[in-house]
Amino acid sequence: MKGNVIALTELRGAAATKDRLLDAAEALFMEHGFEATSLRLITAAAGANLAAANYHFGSKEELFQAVLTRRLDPMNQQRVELLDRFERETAPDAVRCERILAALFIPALRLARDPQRGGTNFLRLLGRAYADPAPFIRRFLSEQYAQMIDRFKAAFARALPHLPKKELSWRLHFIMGALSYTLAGTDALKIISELNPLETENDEILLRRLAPFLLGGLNAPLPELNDVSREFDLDLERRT
Amino acid sequence: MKGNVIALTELRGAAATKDRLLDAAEALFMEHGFEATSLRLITAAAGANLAAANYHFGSKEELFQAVLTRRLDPMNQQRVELLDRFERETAPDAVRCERILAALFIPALRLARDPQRGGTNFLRLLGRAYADPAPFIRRFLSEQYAQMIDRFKAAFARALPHLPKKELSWRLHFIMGALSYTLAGTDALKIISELNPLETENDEILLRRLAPFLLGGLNAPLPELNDVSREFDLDLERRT
DNA sequence: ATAGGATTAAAACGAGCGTTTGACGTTTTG
DNA sequence: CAAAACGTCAAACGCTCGTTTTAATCCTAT
Repeated sequence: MKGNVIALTELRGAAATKDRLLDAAEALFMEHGFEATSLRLITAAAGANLAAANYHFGSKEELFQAVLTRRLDPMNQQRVELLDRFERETAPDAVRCERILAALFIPALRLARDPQRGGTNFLRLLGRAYADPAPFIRRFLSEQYAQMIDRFKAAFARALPHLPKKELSWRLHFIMGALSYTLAGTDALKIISELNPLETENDEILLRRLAPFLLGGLNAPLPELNDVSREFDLDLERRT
Repeated sequence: MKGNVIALTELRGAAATKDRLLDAAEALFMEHGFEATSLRLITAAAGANLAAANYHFGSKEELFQAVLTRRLDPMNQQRVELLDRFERETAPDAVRCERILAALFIPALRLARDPQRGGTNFLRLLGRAYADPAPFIRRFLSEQYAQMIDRFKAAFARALPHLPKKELSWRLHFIMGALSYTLAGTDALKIISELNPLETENDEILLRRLAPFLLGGLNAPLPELNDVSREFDLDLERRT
């Protein structure tokens, strides 16, 4: 009973402008970044009053975190759930790398496919947030991702038992780099190259291109760290 | 003769503060990003007057571009020169992927090794600039990288003749993503994981870890784009 | 019907921003 | 040695920012 009343009130009124603020903020933060996006721009785009942003969220930083949390929380939860199911299905064997990567990608794909829930915009925003220097963003992201990453790192460790822990950590780092960079879609190089016409390629095809690439990287032979790799030092010496 | 006079005057006077401004700007832009770094902060750190920045560089944007150009121009030129030499040495055969990657990495490594010339700081700044949404940054980077990337793309195309052009473009995109993300060192995930103690790992070892990973990705089998890859769709359907 | 909390609206706050100006030494030049 | 150019400096301009305040308005619950 009371639940219905609240639900109704939320549709027009309180939560309506709150959601409009989140939507507008999501789009604008993506386009201009955190610093360069003003609350005045956001509230105007949302058709709300300037004070509404601070009223509903307390501060600009909290608004930004709310924008991220709204999509990130469910997505990361889905990732872990998916990995859990894979592990249940293949137990007691280790889940193969392909499937671990799939558990990482599918929830992102699902989000990209759903324009109602932010769609591609949010993934771009997320990719951008990864590279933002603001301390509160860094802190927030690390908190949000901590448990998920640890779960996946453990899964990869079982799938690649020969790989040293340190090396695995780095390769996971590379994976997240390529993933966020790709999802962010900020590649300045893309603009000029003949890659341009494929702007229309959707994120699904994109992730399917990325998956084999990362898989190849994961299974790559170990680097020779003590012994100098020939390709490198040779040329550092006999430089012109 | 005249060259000496200029060199002397540059040490104390005009170019002295100009260089101090560039150094201070480089460090501060890296730490806080473009938007969040004020000219007042930069000029104060450089021990110069506020107006000096606009006097020497015209605007904040031009100062930023000057910071990038100072290191980026020579680095990219070295990359192309190195690739040229490799091609001369192995002609008429195609240069192997390992060496093409080396031509890409070595100049970055050289820069990271030279603390006098910006060292790691600049690479971090560069990685951060890659993800910056500001249009003038994007335009600037694409102009700076255009020819270099095209040269390397052609080299990779010769080394990997079986790879479709489109696929190669994307894999190059992934490579630049992992590279810039790694050099930027902004990984929020690193903060909490047990990866932490290796903060001390220098960029050289880091790039040597990255190289085999990317090589594995480059040589990965082609993705199945028409035919749905089993791992993916299976789970999109039977979602809970 | 109405009291009271929730939400909006409009205005103002102080601070910080990039940029410009004009005066003042200093150096270079003819 | 005068003149022109260069570099530095303090001050100010106009603007936008995030946030706060004050009052008016709407909605729900008694």
